[in-house]
Amino acid sequence: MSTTSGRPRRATVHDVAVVAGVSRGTISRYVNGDPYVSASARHAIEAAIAEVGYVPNTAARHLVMQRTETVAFIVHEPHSLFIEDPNIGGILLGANAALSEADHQMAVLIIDTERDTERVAKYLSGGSVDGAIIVSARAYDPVARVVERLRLPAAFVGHPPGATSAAFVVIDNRGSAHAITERLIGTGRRRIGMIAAALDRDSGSERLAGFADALGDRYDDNLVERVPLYSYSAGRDGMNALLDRAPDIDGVFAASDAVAAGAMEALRAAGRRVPEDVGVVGFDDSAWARRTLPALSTVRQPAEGLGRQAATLVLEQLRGDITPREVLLESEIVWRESA
Amino acid sequence: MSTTSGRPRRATVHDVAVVAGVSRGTISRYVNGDPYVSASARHAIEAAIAEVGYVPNTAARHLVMQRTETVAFIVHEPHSLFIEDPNIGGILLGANAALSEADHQMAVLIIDTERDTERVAKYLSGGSVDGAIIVSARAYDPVARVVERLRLPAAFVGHPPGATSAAFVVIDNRGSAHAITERLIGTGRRRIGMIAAALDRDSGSERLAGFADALGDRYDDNLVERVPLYSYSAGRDGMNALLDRAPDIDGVFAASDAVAAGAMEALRAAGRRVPEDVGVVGFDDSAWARRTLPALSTVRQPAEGLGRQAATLVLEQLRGDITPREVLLESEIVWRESA
DNA sequence: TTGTAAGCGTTATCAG
DNA sequence: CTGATAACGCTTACAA
Repeated sequence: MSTTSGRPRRATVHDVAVVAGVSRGTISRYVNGDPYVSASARHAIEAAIAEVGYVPNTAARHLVMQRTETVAFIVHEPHSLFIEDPNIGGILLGANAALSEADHQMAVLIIDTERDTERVAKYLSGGSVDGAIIVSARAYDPVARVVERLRLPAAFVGHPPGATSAAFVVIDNRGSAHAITERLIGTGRRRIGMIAAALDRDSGSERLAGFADALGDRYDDNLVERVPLYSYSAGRDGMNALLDRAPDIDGVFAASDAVAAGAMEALRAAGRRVPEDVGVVGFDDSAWARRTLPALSTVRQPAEGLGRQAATLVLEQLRGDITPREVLLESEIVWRESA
Repeated sequence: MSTTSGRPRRATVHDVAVVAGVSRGTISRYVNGDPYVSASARHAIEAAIAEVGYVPNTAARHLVMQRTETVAFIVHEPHSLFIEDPNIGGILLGANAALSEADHQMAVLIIDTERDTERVAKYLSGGSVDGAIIVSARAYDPVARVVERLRLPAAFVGHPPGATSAAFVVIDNRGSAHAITERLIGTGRRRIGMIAAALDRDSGSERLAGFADALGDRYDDNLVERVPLYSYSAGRDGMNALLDRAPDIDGVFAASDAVAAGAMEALRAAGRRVPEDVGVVGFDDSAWARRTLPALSTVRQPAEGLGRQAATLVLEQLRGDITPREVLLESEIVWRESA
């Protein structure tokens, strides 16, 4: 008499229990793989579950278990980067794969506005997730602080902000810088310089160290220009400074692809051809690398690996394992036409 | 005496009630913005909440309210597309923005393997979300079916598979095809053809219709080559066929960027210059569009708008509003060098 | 091996 | 305006 549409009521353990003719406790034990369930009960329950279409209610489960089997994936990136940087998609996919294999959910939280920050902080505090993967947190990121206050098992992709004891996964900046500089040397360049950026960050100083490692005795500090940011304009300015100081320069390692793009612009303005007169290499394999003409030889981040590792780190903490605080991932060189 | 570390126990309404000296019911009313809370109670509660650091437990809330204020964002795309297609990131961001404004969470569910399909179906059935946004579902997508069986308020980005009554948001394929063809005409081409693809899909037939609309009397069916797929090779073959039939062709509207890229390859092989001899335009503004040489003039999907609209559609259904079943979004033309 | 019953932390109804 | 108290659907001792 009373059916308008409306959503179908979900079957509960109780319904299954009635149909199967056993108690709710037994249903629960069956569902959770408890070995102490007789074969006969098992059969009855299986049939009943199929009949009523039972699926355990997540909220009830979370409430009583105090666990959600969900890990947050928090991205705090400017809008444009999220869309354009292929790395972020790869990290996401890698993390999803690892979590999925461990039967965990991934809750992607995008922080795009002030309002989002607050909402996410509340979400985390509300116990909706067991752990968190944090991509590119800002210094003094409020979200990172919430994670720390909650003692939420977490792993950062990239260096965590401040002096947390949090686990993190990073690429081997020094080793990769060393490797790409070596390849640049291999092209026969004799006067190789570097536009070093962001030396106040680990990534920046390590890339410079790797450059120096590769050059060894031939390292000439006069061929290193230090700029503040990983930016296009810093690259342009840096290259101009280098060109002033050492007009015979024939190879440049730029600390990032954006810097490299700026440097190439300066070289073009100065009438130097790339790669004929000057070889240029970058770092990151970001969208910049494909936009330059010629396309940039650069260091590709193992994006999926970073995501996978970060997820693994969180899962291990959840399991109570002792986990490394820091994981270094080797990255790959993509050789295109700029050197 | 007893403190090893371990996670701090979360404060509950009960704790707040004790500190504030009122009942749990009153706390709950305050937290949920019920107006029937005296000023004195309010003050006491505010202080108590701050003191004990209370944040409502999400699971308990969900359980009793039978709502989660969470909307799933389901992506079912091949791996590579997820990373490379800038549209998907935009849709995600747009949906997040709309949901965030309505104080809802977005749970991003990526389906990458068989296992994922199952996990996601379970997740949805478990009542973890109030609604779903589905991007690019497959025909007979099991997830789409679960959504339908659950009568979960949903919105598709793109045409929903099968004959569901689900709401969806699409771009105006016909109008956009009309517009870009018109611009191609505007460049002075006299013999304009089309490589029409996927005519068994709405998007395919509508793009052809838009092309015909723009040409009006000048439409010549002999200049239309029909190919099965939106693919590079179909584009190459289609162009070759067109070149055979009408060697004097000087303009081509390809049904997608991939098709356009294939067509350009065929033109190059035939010794025709683009855009000097033949103008080419595509559709989608996918990664292909920037890879061709010269870069492709094409139709850009309003990605963020699609995501925002889809989210809005779901939120409206949640609110019980009567919602449109279909939303058409106008898209934008990106004029580059290929025509 | 199974049933019973006590919570998990909220919200909501209903008297006061 | 406020306090009890009964759900919400599940897991988990504890008894049997």
